[in-house]
Amino acid sequence: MSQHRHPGAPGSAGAVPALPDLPEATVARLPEYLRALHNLADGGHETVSSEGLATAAGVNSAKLRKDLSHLGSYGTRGVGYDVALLIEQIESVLGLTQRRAVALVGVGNLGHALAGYDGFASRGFRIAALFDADPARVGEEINGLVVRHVDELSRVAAEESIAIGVIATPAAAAQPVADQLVAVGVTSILNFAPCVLSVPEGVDVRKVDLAIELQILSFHEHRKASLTALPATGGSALTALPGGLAANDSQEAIGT
Amino acid sequence: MSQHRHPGAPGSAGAVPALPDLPEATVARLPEYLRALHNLADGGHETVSSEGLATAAGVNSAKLRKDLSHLGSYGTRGVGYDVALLIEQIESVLGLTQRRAVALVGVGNLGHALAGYDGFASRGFRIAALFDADPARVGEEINGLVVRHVDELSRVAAEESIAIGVIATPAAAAQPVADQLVAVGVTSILNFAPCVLSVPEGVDVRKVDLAIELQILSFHEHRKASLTALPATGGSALTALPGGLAANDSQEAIGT
DNA sequence: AGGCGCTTGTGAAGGGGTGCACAAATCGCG
DNA sequence: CGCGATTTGTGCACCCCTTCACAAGCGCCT
Ligand SMILES: NC(=O)c1ccc[n+]([C@@H]2O[C@H](COP(=O)([O-])OP(=O)(O)OC[C@H]3O[C@@H](n4cnc5c(N)ncnc54)[C@H](O)[C@@H]3O)[C@@H](O)[C@H]2O)c1
Ligand SMILES: NC(=O)c1ccc[n+]([C@@H]2O[C@H](COP(=O)([O-])OP(=O)(O)OC[C@H]3O[C@@H](n4cnc5c(N)ncnc54)[C@H](O)[C@@H]3O)[C@@H](O)[C@H]2O)c1
Repeated sequence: MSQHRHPGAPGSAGAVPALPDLPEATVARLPEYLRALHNLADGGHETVSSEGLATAAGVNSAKLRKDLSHLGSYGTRGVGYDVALLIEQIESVLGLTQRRAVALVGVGNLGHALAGYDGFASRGFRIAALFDADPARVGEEINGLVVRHVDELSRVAAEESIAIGVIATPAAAAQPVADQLVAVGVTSILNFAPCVLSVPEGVDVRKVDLAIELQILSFHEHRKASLTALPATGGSALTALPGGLAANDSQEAIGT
Repeated sequence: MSQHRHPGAPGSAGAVPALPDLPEATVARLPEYLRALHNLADGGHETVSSEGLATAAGVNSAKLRKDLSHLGSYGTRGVGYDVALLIEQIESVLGLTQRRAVALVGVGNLGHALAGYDGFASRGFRIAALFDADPARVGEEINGLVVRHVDELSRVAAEESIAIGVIATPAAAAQPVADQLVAVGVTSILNFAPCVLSVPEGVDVRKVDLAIELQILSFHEHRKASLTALPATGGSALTALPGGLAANDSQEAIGT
């Protein structure tokens, strides 16, 4: 299906690293599967069916099977997937076999919470350094890490081989900080500031904007209110659906 | 996302605001446009071209025009869009003309940061109440709001007409909290806990999971590293045997 | 050994989103 | 008053994703 790769040389050749080249949508779901799998493993399950895992991850089972098939997963027909093996596979694909070092820039209100978040550590990452521009903040110790001045970013980034930068500064400072991160070789950035970052090609940016999430919810809230206020013209008023409490579809994450 | 609703009204008839029934992808971008527009307005701009606004919002200009056309927006050919008018339109569509009340449940590490976040207030929302289950936390005052016990949720929700619930509790508590929110009539939930919530139809859930964002970045980081490490088909015939050294992490070889 | 039930993996259909390219509309200016 | 420059709005083709439905594969039981 997904053979877009131009083969460099026809004939035999082969032997290309053959990275799976997964669809973005699949990549975005793999972490969710991984979390569900860890839960299952903790619960003592050794295998799980696509149906079971799909439910735990909040997705459609066909979608899950297709996602897993993309990474050449090893399931057993009639049985399901080996939980431990699948965890290993997904972690490998996501590049979580190595514990990547994360630098957090902006240790303010939000930055403090992030610095103390154990979800970082428990899911494959290591907060390697904290930075802030405020001299009053520099030197402060959080969770065993000392806040350093951003001017030290270059030196520390090299020492710690920072792989991912997290920006938790005010919006006005986000672009300069991003530039500094890029300058020291960071090619992945998670941005909490409500602004668009401009980065060179090859650098990935993901954004988390709380206000946007709320505004999207607001839209649906608004729409729901309008619909109930003005009942749907046609016949079917509130069509009582069977199974009133069915779990809804997957809850969307953020991102593109 | 939840299911579609009945299509728009058949005959015209009603002089209703004509609910646009926007594509989800468009809805997700409108807040970004809104933010960019506010920046432009603060900068003194009165009009803006689709190209200019698209750049500010980090999207393609054709996409932006199509998005705006969906909400029947009023642009002027040869000129552009009236910034103030467009702000008004988008805010109206998103239901931001009223300041929605938000309840935050779980005032821990992250909850504290959220409670103090002014991006809430400045973008159309009002934190109306804080809740926690820990008696030690109840009574604490944050930003002029007193933390209450979750048992009071029912009463307070009615008083403040809570529209949106934000969950910032540990994952184990998220589902019960969601159930409580739904029970008191909340139909929009923003979930920061890393778990899937099951809610009745008609309730919208959006999820923010920091670890997932990092893991997605990790994937791309991993892929980029593999690509640069093994440049595309060097030309010389060193890699002869397929799968010669597949012992390492890369589990390629997805069979067709 | 063979049949049976269960589950995976996937072909194919359908829907939605994206971006190009262009006609239509508007303004400013000669 | 008309013309050209500019910019919107959108038809269309393409691509990705989702979902259904089912054949193939696997283990188990008889
Ligand atoms: N607080 C939240 O819950 C929340 C939620 C979502 C998004 N955000 C966004 O996250 C960002 C941070 O929010 P906050 O509430 O922590 O703000 P804050 O003001 O409390 O913290 C910002 C920190 O960044 C530091 N800083 C400023 N310029 C810097 C620079 N050039 N280099 C390094 N550090 C610099 C400041 O010294 C400060 O410590 C903002 O953009 C905000 O909009 C916050
Ligand atoms: N801290 C972060 O930066 C961060 C980032 C992303 C996601 N998260 C997630 O957000 C959630 C909260 O993280 P945290 O670091 O603030 O944890 P925390 O332990 O500091 O805070 C959790 C709070 O929830 C309260 N709580 C527990 N059960 C409750 C219940 N049933 N009803 C009401 N309140 C209850 C606790 O008393 C506590 O105050 C977690 O699920 C975490 O995984 C945190």
